[in-house]
Amino acid sequence: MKRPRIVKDLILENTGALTPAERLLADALLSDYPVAGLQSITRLAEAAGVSTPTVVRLARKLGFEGFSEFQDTLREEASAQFKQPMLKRERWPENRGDSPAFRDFAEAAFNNLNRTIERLDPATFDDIAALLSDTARPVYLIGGRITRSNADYLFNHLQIVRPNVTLLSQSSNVWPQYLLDMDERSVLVVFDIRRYERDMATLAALTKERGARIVLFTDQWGSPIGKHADHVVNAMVEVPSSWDSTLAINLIAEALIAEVQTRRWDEARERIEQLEDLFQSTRTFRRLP
Amino acid sequence: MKRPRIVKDLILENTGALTPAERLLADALLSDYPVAGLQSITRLAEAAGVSTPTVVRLARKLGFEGFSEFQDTLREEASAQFKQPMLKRERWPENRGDSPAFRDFAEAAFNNLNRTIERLDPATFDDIAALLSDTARPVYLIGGRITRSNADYLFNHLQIVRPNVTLLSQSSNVWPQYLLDMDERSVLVVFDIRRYERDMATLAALTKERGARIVLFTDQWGSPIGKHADHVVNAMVEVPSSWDSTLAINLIAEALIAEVQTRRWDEARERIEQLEDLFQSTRTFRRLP
DNA sequence: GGCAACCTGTAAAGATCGTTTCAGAGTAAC
DNA sequence: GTTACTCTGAAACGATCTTTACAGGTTGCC
Repeated sequence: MKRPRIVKDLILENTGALTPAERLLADALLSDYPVAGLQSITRLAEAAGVSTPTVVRLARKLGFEGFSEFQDTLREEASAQFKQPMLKRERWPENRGDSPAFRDFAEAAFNNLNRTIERLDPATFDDIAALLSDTARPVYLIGGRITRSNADYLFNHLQIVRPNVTLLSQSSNVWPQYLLDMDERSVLVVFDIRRYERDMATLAALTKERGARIVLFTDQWGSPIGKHADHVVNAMVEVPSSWDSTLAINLIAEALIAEVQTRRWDEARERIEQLEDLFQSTRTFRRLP
Repeated sequence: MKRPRIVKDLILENTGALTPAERLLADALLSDYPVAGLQSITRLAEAAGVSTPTVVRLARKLGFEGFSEFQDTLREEASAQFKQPMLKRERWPENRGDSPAFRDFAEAAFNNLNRTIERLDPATFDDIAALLSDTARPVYLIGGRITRSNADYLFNHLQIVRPNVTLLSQSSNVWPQYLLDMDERSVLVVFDIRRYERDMATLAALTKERGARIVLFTDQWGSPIGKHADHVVNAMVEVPSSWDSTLAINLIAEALIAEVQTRRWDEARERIEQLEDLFQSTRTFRRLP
């Protein structure tokens, strides 16, 4: 397997052509590679026991413009090393006519999902699953202009798995009516990504005052609702588009649905069976494949 | 096994206490951790889109004397990481308390996305994008019981990018009214995954009779509507859950939105700007981060 | 609607850095 | 012993960086 040629190789290949002081420096670099090279030139020189011009000279000898360029290269290498995702996009098949735009979009989406999972605290996921599994707690959901579909998706599935789930209307003027019913047992699930919506922040504040728990799905920067929320899920949303991607939010939502269903399996199965019967009688649906 | 507390944890723990600009910065740091923090403060600030004092302030907020000390800590961490053998840096870090169920779910979801992209013919994607970009063609969208959120999502974005987009109501008894307006220029986008819905099949047949184009988003097995559809996207939907995952459908939908927007960029931008102004006048939204 | 508190960037100061210059030390050849 | 050459670091330089001070802008509260 081919490893990309990195600065380390450059140094090793040129050991023969190095002067004594340069070798001291090369040794210092390799013994704490690549981080040693990411300090200031002064500190690196001191650590290696040489002078700063020696450092510049070595950088030049390796083919760089100066120490700065040498360091930039090192930094890029380090960055690439750290960026190994846990779940990978498979290799793109050769000779596919995919537009580069599509590829970029897919890559970005995979990245977002990875980083979202990475950033998600397992305890947070557990806590949210526990809240949503507790049927003694009525659940209310609300989404914003863009995220209303996400709210709807979670609502749609939660409603099948458990009772007492309500999707709040889009129009804020009817929210007070829902607020009336919320108390410290209630759970409000809010979806709010950038272009954070004032109305929802107000709703969250009022909900909190009534003692309800708040679960927030937001972007990497975080909606101001975070101040009131008990549990926050930060999803990465940036893609090469004018719009944000809510794919990562959906992933977590779907995983939550699966988890909640598992936790209350017996009750859920009964509900689902009843639902099956109801659909059966309406003949609206075709048989399962 | 406990992982030593590192700066990353410090940032994550304090996200709640961060100001908007600081969050931008935190995101930049986390998105290329830890190497992003090893640049000069100027470059880091630029990359994050904030000013240098903001960087200093964040470093202080995290408990460091200043940026330099912050960076030194980061460098030590990076050095320690690199000194560990490669094998130790596992994909799914052992120390994460994720439930195995969550891990399985995530892996299945990634698999679905990979296989969906693999199976998607680039020409199909192109054709659909072309259809949706053509404003001479009115677009109608309809989703099923589960996929209605996906239809809504696509509708929501398409409506911003172009005129003449309609989301059909859930209740089939009003569909005939929409049918009246459909002709050979029209495009019907149908979302139908298993437990394929009879009513939608009927709707698709009737639509086809009127000469309209039909785009179908379905699962790996294929809805019977495929018979009438001009373009079919097969998304993999199986996950370890009683429910199907529509994540792959969403990925393609999002990519389509981006593509359509690119194709009619000039017109789309104008629409978006107008929309911005409209939102500006209602003070419902907060400033962009 | 007005006031206080907070947030954030501009600009300037002072520190550090990267680079260059230059002179001295070392070495090999004759 | 002299000469020519290479190697090396001290010192000085502008450039860049980190930090600080300050002021404009926004938000939240009464």
